Amino acid sequence: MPPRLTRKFFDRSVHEVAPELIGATLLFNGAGGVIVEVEAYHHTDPAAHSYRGPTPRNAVMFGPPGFSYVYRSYGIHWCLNFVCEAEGSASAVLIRALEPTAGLAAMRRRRRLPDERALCSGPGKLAEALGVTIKHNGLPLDRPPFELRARATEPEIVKGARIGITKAVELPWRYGLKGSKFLSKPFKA
DNA sequence: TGGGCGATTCGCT
DNA sequence: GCGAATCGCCCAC
Repeated sequence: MPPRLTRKFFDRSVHEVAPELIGATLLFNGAGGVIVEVEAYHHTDPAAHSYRGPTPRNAVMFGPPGFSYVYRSYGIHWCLNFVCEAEGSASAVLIRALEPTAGLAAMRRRRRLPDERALCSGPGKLAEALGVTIKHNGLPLDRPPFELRARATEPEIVKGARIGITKAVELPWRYGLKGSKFLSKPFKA
């Protein structure tokens, strides 16, 4: 079994960490799978929640790397991020999609959906499938309920523009596993 | 296959 | 008050 990712893994540039998360395994209370899609957000980036400085919501982003940042999206969904870089840099990786490999029954129950491809193919779906909510904001990523494993081999990675944002739309900071059927949306060829 | 839209909460202006 | 790092449903093509 590949080694667990330590908090030190996240103590690097978000642009280094984000593509390296593709192919890694994310489990939450034993449910989850292989990370196939992420996006990088840095606080010099107008699309980032940390862009305008610290607030109660984004406080975790300004703390040390290797912790979870969870926020509510569109008043309905929860989205899971991993804080990166040195303390205060306020950067994070949004986890957007998984290929489900563990805890399938629990995830299907939470999602109330039979289709495996729709279980974790988007940030809101993923959080619902794993049972992640605001209660899990600010938790260390190297301890339960999180279990993160490094990828065994280096996968083929595609990159492109991020999804669902209105600022800095051109920055190619979305990363995906090439050819995966579990992406939230295909990457433009 | 893809575009339009409503749902629903809350941080920030 | 506005609008958002989304999703699922409905409709047209």
